[in-house]
Amino acid sequence: MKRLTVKDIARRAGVSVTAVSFVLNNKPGVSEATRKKIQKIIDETDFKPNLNSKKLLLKKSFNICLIINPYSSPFEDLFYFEITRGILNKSRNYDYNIIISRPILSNSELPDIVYSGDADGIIFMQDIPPVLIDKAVACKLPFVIVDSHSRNNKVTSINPDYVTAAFDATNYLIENGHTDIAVVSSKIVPDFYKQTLEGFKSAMSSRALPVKKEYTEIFAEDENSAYEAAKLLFKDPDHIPTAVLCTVYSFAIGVIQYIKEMNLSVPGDVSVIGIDDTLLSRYIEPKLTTVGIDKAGMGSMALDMLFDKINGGKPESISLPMELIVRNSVSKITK
Amino acid sequence: MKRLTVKDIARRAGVSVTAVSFVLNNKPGVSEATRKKIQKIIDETDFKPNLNSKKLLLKKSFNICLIINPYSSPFEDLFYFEITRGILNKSRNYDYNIIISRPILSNSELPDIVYSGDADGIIFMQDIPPVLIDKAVACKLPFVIVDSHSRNNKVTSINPDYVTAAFDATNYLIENGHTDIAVVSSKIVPDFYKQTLEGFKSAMSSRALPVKKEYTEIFAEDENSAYEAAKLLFKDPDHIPTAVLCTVYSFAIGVIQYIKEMNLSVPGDVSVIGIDDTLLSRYIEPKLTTVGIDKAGMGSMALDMLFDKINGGKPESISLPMELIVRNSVSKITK
DNA sequence: TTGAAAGCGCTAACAT
DNA sequence: ATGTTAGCGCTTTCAA
Repeated sequence: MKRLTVKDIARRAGVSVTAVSFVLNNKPGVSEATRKKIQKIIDETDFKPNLNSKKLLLKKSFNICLIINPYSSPFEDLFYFEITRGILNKSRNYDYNIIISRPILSNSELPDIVYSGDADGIIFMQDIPPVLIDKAVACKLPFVIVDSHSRNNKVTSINPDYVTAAFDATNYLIENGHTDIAVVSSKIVPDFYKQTLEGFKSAMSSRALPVKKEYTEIFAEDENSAYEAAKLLFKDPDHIPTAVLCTVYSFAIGVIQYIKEMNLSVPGDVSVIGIDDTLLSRYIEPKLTTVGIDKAGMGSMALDMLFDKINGGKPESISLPMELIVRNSVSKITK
Repeated sequence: MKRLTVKDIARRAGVSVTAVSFVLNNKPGVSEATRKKIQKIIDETDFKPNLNSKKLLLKKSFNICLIINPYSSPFEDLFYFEITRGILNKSRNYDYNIIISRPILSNSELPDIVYSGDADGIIFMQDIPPVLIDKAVACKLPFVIVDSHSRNNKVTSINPDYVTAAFDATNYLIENGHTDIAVVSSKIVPDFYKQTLEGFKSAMSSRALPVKKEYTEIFAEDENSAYEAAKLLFKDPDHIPTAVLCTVYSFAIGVIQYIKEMNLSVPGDVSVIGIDDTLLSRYIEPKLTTVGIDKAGMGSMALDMLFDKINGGKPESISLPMELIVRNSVSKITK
């Protein structure tokens, strides 16, 4: 049995294809009687028009492409996982498919899908090299960058306020009596490093606390390297910080694990605070105190902003506040 | 600047569109000289043919649709999350997009995408109602069911061996001296309930151990309801099981949490073993001993089987073994 | 080896 | 209000 086409429906209803098309797309131009007649045939035959022909004619793919790098894959990092969940949920509001690209590795080429007319818009996860932004601009595809770190009014982006986040986290530590605070941070995205360090330093200096260089140059890329970094940080048992600020949630997990393996207690002996929050933060022991953001909301917002741009809206770069989530990994020092 | 078409390339190269098409698709029928000439233009202009026209002509969408229900959403349940990761990774081998459908709720209708010619194949996650299988068969779309529970040689499916999994889990408990074993299980998928219970019972009876009814009729749907179920199970402090078999990893998490809140220790006072393994199992405290399966491998396999079916292969229903993963939630009883 | 032309199924401009 | 038809950009058949 061949698939039905508008022609078949038109023939069966004894009308023209135009009429059928109008009915399918709820457009005026057909009498109520014909509309009913056509609708009846459509219902009876359970006819669904072929999307590809529509796509070809309208030069639209009804696809949105999620472009990720290995660090921002929703299937590797739970932070982006939750953003993607928000995007996917929101996509019900639009008749578009969300296509998750294979992670880009080259840093100089966008995936083929954007060139072959198979995407109407792009959502970039995390910062991407300027070269790629230029390419996206060049092929005239609307895009938005979610979890971007550099505000730039020429592109549409959503930027969590990591400066304030680091400030708030540090401040919370200080309020709890901590002054010896180490920072485990990431240099993968330079702007992110700059922002979190800025927040940390300004919180410290607002209380006239010194910033020790050996406590601000500890770097990690993921849970494992954070664990290794903790080894170095806690090398000398007579000289350990009372608190650690981890600029990524997974760093906190690695650091906590190492502290526990040293038979020290979190937060009894050392307090740990994170930036970013994922479902893991609630499952580890102790539950992680951190500064979080509504990730699903960010994803949802990204899609709205993208469609605004698709519909001719101006680029806008917005900053989103993060909020302190107090759980059990920080304790008060009284001395 | 308008997008280039094969016509443009043909004109620039001074050849026919046929020749261009042959070059694009690496087909014979053009002389080496013309091929070179055309390739040069293609490279210079960075030409990528429009996919939609190809799709329309070939009646292929180059899309694979992942059909999920609310319980099997990769963005809600980490078990399916890891399967999806495997599917996505494997999809690099094929030039197809993976489209995650909105979760189906109706149980009587497949998503529009399968009817509008926008998918060449379907991967169903978890069991689906027979009505939907019939619909999928009716629209002649190849499909595979991953994490299916009912083997059926007329459809292609991947079935983890939950009977043996439950048997092995129970057996491990028994080997560690446990005889008073409660089961927290799920009735959402009836076959799954039947299989896990069968495995449990046969392990018990193979050691001539009695199966208590009040220990096999404890049901949950997720972490929270498992937590609630644990409340009931541990109501009478003088009469608690020494071990709990949780047929879903998330049940184990809820049960462990409740036990800990009662100030009992896992596994000191009560041992807990799970079926299924996700990344959470390694982050909770104690780390969960469970029976796991290579989920990404299952996803990867599903895609291969789907393409086999797309290419005319016969349906095949395969069973996959699960393996005991010993971590820290079960202790030996010596009395 | 090369090129002309048909046609995939739809929408919309245009004619009636 | 209704029908006719061009055409989206490609692949492939057929003829030269």
